[in-house]
Amino acid sequence: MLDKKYDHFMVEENKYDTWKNNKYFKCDENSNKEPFCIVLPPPNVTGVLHLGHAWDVTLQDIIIRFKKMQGFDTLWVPGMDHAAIATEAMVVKRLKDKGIDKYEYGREKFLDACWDWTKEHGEIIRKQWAKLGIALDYSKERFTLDEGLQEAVKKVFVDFYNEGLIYRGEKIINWDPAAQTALSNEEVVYSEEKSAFYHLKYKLENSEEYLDVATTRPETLFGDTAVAVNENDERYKKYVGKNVILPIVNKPIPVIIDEHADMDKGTGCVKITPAHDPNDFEVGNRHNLERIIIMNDDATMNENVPKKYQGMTREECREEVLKDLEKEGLLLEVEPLVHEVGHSERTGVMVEPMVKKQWFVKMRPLADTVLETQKDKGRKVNFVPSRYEKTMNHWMEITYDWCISRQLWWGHRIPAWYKGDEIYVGMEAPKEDGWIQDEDVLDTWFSSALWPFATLGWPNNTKLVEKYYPNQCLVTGYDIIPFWVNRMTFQGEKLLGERPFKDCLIHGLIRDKLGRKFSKSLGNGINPFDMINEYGADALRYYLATDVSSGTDMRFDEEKIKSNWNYINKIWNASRFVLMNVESLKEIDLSNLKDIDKWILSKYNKVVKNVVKHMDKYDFNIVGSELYSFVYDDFCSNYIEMAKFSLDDNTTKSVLYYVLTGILKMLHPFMPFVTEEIYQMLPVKDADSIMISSYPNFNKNEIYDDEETKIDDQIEFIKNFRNVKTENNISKDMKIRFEQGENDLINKILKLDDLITNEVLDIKSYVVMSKNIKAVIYFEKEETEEERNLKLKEIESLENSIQRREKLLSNENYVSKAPKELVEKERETLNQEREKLLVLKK
RNA sequence: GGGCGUUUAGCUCAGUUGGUUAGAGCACUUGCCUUACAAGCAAGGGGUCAUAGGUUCGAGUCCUAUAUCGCCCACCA
Repeated sequence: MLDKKYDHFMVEENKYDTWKNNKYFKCDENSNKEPFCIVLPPPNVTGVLHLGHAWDVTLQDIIIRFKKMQGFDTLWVPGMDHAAIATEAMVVKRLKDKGIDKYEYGREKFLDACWDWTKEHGEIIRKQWAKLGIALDYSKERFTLDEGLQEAVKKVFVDFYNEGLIYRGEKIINWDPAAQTALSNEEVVYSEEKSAFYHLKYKLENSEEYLDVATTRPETLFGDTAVAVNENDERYKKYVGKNVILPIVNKPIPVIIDEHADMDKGTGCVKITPAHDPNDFEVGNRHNLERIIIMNDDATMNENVPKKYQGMTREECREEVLKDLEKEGLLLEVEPLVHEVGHSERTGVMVEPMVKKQWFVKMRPLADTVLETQKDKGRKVNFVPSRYEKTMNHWMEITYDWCISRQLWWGHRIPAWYKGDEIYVGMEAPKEDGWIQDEDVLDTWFSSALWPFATLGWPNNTKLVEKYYPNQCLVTGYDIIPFWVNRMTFQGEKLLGERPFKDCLIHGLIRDKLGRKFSKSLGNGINPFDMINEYGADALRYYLATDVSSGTDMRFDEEKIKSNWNYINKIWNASRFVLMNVESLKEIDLSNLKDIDKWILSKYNKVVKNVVKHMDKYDFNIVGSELYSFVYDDFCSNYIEMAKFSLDDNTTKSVLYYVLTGILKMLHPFMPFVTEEIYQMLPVKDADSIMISSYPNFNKNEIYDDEETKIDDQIEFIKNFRNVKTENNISKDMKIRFEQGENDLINKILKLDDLITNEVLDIKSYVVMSKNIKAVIYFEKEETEEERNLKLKEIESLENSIQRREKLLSNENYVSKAPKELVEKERETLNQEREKLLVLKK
């Protein structure tokens, strides 16, 4: 017997271990069952899981559990990401707190510290997965830096290198002066900053004339090697080919023509700093300009600037340069300006564009393949919702070469060795002496891009790859599309000739109650495990899965989790009622169905049909509300209440059991713990665990439209009766006379048996009716003004409604074009309303 | 500058391919300790679906503008 109250602590205790120990999470790789594979987006080992993770994994768990119950061979591959730059930053800090410097510590010891960190946090994350109840196949767990991934990464690097898809080159890259590493474009976030447009006076050589050069970064003037103007700019035509004098350093630099100079922007002349600006870098290439790097790796000024400025930070240098320019009368104007400035996603410091020798992936051919396959319905990644397809396609259209080398230690070390000017790229170090391996590691996303197949054993063991690739589905947030989804897609296409996953389910971000992002600085973080303690994982999961439609952001609302707890408590108690009554049930007997049994079975089967349909479309919020109203309204409020009058009937018991079991199964993917708890109490079960039981199927033989309509009508009558009674303050001292449709069930539910009369009484009366049932309530009490007005109001609205309907039905266009059923329904309603009006007026 | 999305009840959100009187939870009002559940039950109030046009017999839903808030992308000096 279940307790009176749902206790999530008790319910969720030990279940996860039982499932795991019984190997329910494991895939069935040798079976002939149709495969259904999802790879978990590996969380960073930097920390603990947050609400966003909880959301992400809940969605996946729902899919996996649903598919498993439907008979698929499900595989959900867990794993974690070494998160090169993020983890390295954490470990550096941890060592620093102990007074240890990374470089003094040395590469090997540092990596050991990283592995320690990984083990520690990996353990925390696994415990959190267990709390959430997610059905991961731990026998397949991987790490983005484990041996297998290292093999895969090396192979891809070497093959791409040999094919010319990976190259080493001196290009301008985004430099993070805090982490002191190169970044990819995706790792740069732009934010608005108040700054200024400084107009500088670049005097022409041997002349009193000057050019007004506007810049936002005066401190980079030391790296200027030209001033560019547009070919069509009449203002400056005469200066082209002459020199201007670079302020402060007093060095002549040429005035050149370049398309980059926009006549309408600024003053039309732009200073060219090829080593510190991506555009200027291109200009420099076109005109063979010298690249003068003026900063050290920490973004302090280096030896290429006048002594006075050496060692200053970028910011200090700017101040100083401006002061000096002003002194010399070379600062013409300071125009306030708000513009977007790039910052490192990880460290938050301003990114410095710098010319550096780095490794790159040539993107064009890889991206083009994706654009090609995305045109083919049968071969493309199907995004849900579909609008996110554009996010990927657009990225593929505009992407340029991916800088993959990072000046870090924690990560996949680049398999390239140098000896003087020679480069060797290979799986193993060259045998001869004198080769030195590249110090750098790869962008962490380089390895995670291989996740959907490298986790399955690619490139060595291909048995699992054959069965589970492409994956059926991938679930992630829209913010990860550029970093990860896109890269998995081009790598999958390139390396295996096929999309990595058929569907890509996208969810949004979780925000706080006020719509703000969760952040440490705001201190508005919510720990999902606090929520689990408070309300249970089932309530949290149900909330996360059903609160918003896919692809949209969610505002966190604890009240909703609380109300989901109440919902679960309702399910708990409904189950309690059923279990109290079906204990003795040995055989399910659905042969002597009464009307109400047919009614609930019919409703139930329609729900099953809808639920399956929407589960397949990942429309979990629709499934949620479908089940919610079925459980609450149809099953609890109506069927159970009606069943109470025939509880000794074996058929009633059977139906109670049958429908409850189906409800539990459909709810199981959403709330695995409580449904398992109740399932285990059932007198008859089709499996040892609800997890491996079979999902309900739609049965068209259990659709009883006539009985359904009939009982629906009775329910409507009951509702109307209660309404009239409360609205009119009718006490128990009343009589009721049925004019049509008197019904035993109605009498019992409304407790009418002693009140029914056949007489027409000469006291105050009120009419209650539904489609096929009509009754008059008689009661003694003076009619108040208020009640009379109420009645008049009702008559009025009824008349309006009749008028509206009459108009509608006299519209020939409507009658001829609208579906016949609809028109028929309108006619029926109209008749009913007319009849009701008649009685009311009496 | 380009693209995408939001706008529906006091709050948070649903609303499939257009179908007539727009839903849920919470909050609110009223009445109930009815033996599955008072963290409950029953009944109810509350929305001219951002605005203006248009298509249609019929628009929250489709089209065109506008406004709003937000997101993404873009090398803009």
